Amino acid sequence: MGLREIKMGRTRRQIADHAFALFVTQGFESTTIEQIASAAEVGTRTLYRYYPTKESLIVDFVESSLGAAVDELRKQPDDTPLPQALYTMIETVLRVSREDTERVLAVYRLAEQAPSVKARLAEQALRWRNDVADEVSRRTGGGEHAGLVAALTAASAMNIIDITMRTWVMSGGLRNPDAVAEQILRIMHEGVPMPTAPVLSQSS
Amino acid sequence: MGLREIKMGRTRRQIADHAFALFVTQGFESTTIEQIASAAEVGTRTLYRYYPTKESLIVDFVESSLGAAVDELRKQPDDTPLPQALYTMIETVLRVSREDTERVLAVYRLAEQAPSVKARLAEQALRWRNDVADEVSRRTGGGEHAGLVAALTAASAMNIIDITMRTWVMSGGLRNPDAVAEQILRIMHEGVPMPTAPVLSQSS
DNA sequence: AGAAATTATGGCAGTGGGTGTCACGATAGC
DNA sequence: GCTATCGTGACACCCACTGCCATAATTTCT
Repeated sequence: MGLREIKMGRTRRQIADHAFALFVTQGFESTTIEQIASAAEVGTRTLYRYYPTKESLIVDFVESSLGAAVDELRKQPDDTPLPQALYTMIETVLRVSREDTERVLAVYRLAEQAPSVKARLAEQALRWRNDVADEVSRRTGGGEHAGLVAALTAASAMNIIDITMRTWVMSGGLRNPDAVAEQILRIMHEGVPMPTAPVLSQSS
Repeated sequence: MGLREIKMGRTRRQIADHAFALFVTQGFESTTIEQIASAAEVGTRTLYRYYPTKESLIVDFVESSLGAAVDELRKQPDDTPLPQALYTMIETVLRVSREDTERVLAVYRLAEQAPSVKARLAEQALRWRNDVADEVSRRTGGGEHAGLVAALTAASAMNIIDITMRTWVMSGGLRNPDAVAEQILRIMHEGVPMPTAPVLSQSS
């Protein structure tokens, strides 16, 4: 199609790649935007047009590669049982992590050394959770307390992903993420200790 | 009980109060550190010694007032049933919100208009969740997959708090947080749709 | 109580992330 | 090819944040 789009796409990837390389070798905070810009052979002003903040150089990668998981959820036929649809989403995340191990691990390591990155990633996770909640809500329709149920369901799914990834990353990418996720599912189905209100423990 | 400590405490509160007032009236991003400093009658350099980042002016408030909830959890006798101990923690959060409604609502509103604040708050929530997981782990001791169970338990508790607060805030502080929390607990105990691996649905 | 050691303060200069503006040059549409 | 459009990058600028240092307040020691 447009030559313009192609070039812009190239530039965008150039910037992200050089940024990642510099971040990994020098650390996030001690790498300046100017360094990245000159490494990618663009002006700093141009760089900011592609990535509005320094953190977005990292966060956007997660956004694009893991955001695909939500799309996957949305793409499931409406009559797919919710649990299965959610599991498909989880599988998508795990697949991406398997295919792009280096980067995913790098992201976690960078987050560990740069508070602002960690913060942005955390916020992104919340946004993502809300998207999932909306989709769950759309699928289940509006029953009583539909909003709360959807929110809880989405939160559970996100917990699985989050804990799986964390466990996987802490093992340095050695443990099999699928096995971890399955383990977690098993635990959840067996029942996890949950907070109980005194008033509830009586009535039930 | 040095005079020094007293004065510093006063200064600290002065700064936070003026910062909050300015944030609420002018918005977070359009309020400069200099404005806050001169309003609190301190040098900007001094302000930075009390609050290392602009966001911390807000986040520290949440940290101190809601961090008390984790302390509350830690303070529970070791033989307290875990679900009950966790519920006590939740109650503490709700109590603080009830006592300091204005500020809590202001924090949420500020987070809505300032991405960096939202991000820092999200990260803080994650740190907090890890603290809870550690405490849960300490209480339950190390069984099989103890880490995963603790992580899931802590995450569940955090979900309850998070969703309760969100629902409460979205109602403008009108709905009774305790009632919301109870509703959520009821839903959780009745069972929430959870992701299921195909392999699991067969074996169990 | 007074001198000496300690420590909070705030000013100044400087780094770096991020934005508005604008002239230039490349692409797209005719 | 000619013109409208749009990406580019340079410049000036704002502001969050830091290192450094002289000063002033507090604490401690005698």
